[in-house]
Amino acid sequence: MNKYYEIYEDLKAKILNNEYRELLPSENQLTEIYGVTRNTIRRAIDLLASDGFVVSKKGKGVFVLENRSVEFAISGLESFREVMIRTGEKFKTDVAEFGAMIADEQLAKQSGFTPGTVLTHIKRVRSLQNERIILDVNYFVEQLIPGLTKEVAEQSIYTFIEQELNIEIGIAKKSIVIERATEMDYQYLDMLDFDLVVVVHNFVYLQDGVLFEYTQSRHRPDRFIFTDIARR
Amino acid sequence: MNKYYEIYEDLKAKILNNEYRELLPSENQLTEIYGVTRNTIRRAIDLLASDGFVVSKKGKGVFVLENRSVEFAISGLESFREVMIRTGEKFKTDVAEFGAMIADEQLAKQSGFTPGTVLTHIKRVRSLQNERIILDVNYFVEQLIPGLTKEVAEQSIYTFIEQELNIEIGIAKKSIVIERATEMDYQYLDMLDFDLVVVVHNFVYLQDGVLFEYTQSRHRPDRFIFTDIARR
DNA sequence: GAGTGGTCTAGACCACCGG
DNA sequence: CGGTGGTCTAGACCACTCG
Repeated sequence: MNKYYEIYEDLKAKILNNEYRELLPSENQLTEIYGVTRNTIRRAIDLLASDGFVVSKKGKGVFVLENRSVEFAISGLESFREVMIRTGEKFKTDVAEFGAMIADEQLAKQSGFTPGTVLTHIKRVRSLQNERIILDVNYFVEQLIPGLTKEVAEQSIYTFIEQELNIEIGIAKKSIVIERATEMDYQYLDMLDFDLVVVVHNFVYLQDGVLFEYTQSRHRPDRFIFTDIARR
Repeated sequence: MNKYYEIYEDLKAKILNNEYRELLPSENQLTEIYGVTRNTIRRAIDLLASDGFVVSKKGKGVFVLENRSVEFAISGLESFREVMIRTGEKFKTDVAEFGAMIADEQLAKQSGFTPGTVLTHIKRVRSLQNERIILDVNYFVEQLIPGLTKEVAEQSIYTFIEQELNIEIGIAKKSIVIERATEMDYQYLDMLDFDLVVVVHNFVYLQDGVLFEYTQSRHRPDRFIFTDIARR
């Protein structure tokens, strides 16, 4: 593994272990401790900072943040759905719909796909403790992600894409908005008395910059959480 | 200004101007174009990547993303409130409450402040086109942010902190959840027929790692949007 | 003035990609 | 194989902080 990543993990462990409290050792001291150059140390510290563990201040040092609450410590930016999928927390997935379709004008406008693109369209219901709380509506470009099956959709599509197809994901753009619940939401989710859903729009790009997935994650409002850490 | 930042802005302009489409020039070519080292070029490209403009692929090059929608292109991570404040878009701010208070057990638990901390407590209503759509509930540590007044709160508290007090902000942790509207929400916001609010919890730290602000931004659901770009 | 983090240079080796 | 981006080194100068 990379040196800077190993150092990052080591520093993170020491911080969580309260070995480093107020201040980290200076970058120069750390170069001696780990036997690497300052650049490598700085990359490790950058990772810590983007995780919200530390903040650097010119002329003073690298400060360890107080009150590192657990939820935030876990990761930089995740929706409830992603946390659940990552931790595999008693999550039940039902594939409600699976098939091919062609992007029409409206979907093209919403997703950014070119009209006429052949898509694999999937609807999946995520349940937690027998409550259906998230509806994932996926659109994958068939040409870019071939071989998708209902069986794959029941497991992890991303494992399939990355492990089986050996395709690497570039970046994902998200937007979060609140929408009135639709017929579809009432049909697939246990909405209780809610009439709104939290919709996370996901636009996912391959490493060569091509949009290959557009997904709506539709959450029941009470089971939604999204966390983030922003650096100045 | 920094070299890497200037190069970042230049490259961004060229991308938006369609001078670079599929691929950027290679990093080695860019070093010659700008007369800097590869490290500096790479820092500029890193910024472009975290803005969601490009994705790098080993052995191939730096790809420009297709479908760069406007909202995303503006910035990495912003809530509606922040966009409005940044653009100054016909935003009216009313200070509904202003005063000192002491953190009790419950607030301490929620915010992370030590119980007994003296706080400046502010409630502000943000209106757009005569609709009251956001309620900001602020708690600032009085000792760290002294001299706050109602007049400051009517303008920009952050301008005051950064310009007048010359204090630098470190990082901010946010979480977004949906809550039932409270009496307070109905009192201060034009809720129409909504009974839920989007609550953005903000924990803001100084550069020395000390928590100095806890704020709830309570949004009417239909006027909330949050965007983000995540790199793999 | 000594120590800190922020920027930048010049150069090296590597893994990956394509012809 | 040559070209690409990813990592890392060794060293320099700067702005900032604090005694």
